[in-house]
Amino acid sequence: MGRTRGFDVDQALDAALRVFWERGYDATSMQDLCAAMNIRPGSVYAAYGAKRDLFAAALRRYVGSVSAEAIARITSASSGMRGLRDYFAHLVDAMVDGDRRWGCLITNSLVERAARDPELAGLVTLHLANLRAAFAAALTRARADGELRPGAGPESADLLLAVVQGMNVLAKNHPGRPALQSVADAALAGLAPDTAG
Amino acid sequence: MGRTRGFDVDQALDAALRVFWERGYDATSMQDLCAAMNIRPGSVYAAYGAKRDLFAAALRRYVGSVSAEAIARITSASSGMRGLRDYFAHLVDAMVDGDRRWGCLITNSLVERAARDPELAGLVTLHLANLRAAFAAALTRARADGELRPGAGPESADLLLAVVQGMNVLAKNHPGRPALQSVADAALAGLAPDTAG
DNA sequence: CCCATTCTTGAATGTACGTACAACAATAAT
DNA sequence: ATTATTGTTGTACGTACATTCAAGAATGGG
Repeated sequence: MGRTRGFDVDQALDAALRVFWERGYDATSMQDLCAAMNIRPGSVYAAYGAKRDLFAAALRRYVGSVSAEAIARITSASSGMRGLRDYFAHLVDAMVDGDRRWGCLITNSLVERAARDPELAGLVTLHLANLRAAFAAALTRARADGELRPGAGPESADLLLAVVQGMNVLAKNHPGRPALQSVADAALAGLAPDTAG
Repeated sequence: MGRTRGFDVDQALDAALRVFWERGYDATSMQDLCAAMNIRPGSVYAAYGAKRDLFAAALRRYVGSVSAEAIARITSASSGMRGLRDYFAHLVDAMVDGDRRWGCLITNSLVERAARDPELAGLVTLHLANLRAAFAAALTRARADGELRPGAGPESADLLLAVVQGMNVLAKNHPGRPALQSVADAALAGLAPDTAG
């Protein structure tokens, strides 16, 4: 019994996620959040707790949806190299046109807050490990299929992880598609065997 | 005439730079800055202007010293590839032991503030262009000396730029030397020709 | 139709912050 | 020595913020 909730918890969380993603944690006020979620402070505190908890929830949701979907692209491809190409292609598109114009919420959180919030740091570390593992698996498949140059292998997952984080940073400066494409192309070209000529 | 300044402006700016570097802009209060600089608010405003101006001055100083010194390592080496190796080696060291445990002030600023502060964005863009140019020059030298694989060249500067930004992000998570070394090694290995065997 | 329960709202509260300022101190040219 | 000028200090001010809360509004079981 009791009054039923007048808003959808996940939908409102998505709205909050959006604002945090675009503006960062500190620059987002409770007013901004209330406006975006279309509810009043009391409802926010009742449903999610304090601002920091709302942020943690948003980050968890990001990891579980936006980020998981991106990782799935790597895994579900028909070959190791194709998975990596798909992943980076969509990354570049999203950075030029779509959601990732403001970078990646995980990257932003790591730089802005994770150093002083162990729980967030844990979430970020977990996600990075997942992404790294997906890269490593794709590289292992690629190696088995002879798609890699001799020097490349699962160890290159660390490099790809860094490249993605770097692209997330550069995206915030809106460098345009060519620069981002150039990064992705060079990263993948460094894994493939030398082409003749 | 008039009273002479009781503190060294550059020295105090260095102290402020340190705090901004470690904690970021928003998380650093005027109190923190005064404590680190060992002067009172009035002196800060008289010498540097408002908090944002102090931050801009600190960022300029960072670009002119810390960052310029790092870039010089690339240029002053005896060969293109050696310059790149030196640069990355020092980067890894500083991320494990030294100044860069908290990442790079430029990277941090880009993620945390540059999107909403055109002046800072300009500074960041300028620095990124400088670093990119240094990479490109080193790669050109390396190509002339036959140190590169066929697919690599000055265009790979974009990749190296992203890798460095990515390392700056990952450093904030304190991943330990092996992970960082692995990134640097793989980035450079992707440029060199396939080794026999 | 009640009433215990849960949700919503809008305003209130306390606090921490960036900035301004008035009083005092030091300087050096006269 | 005087004085105009500049630097320093501690405090005070206004504001913006996260959070709390009392009052009102829905809900559904009895």
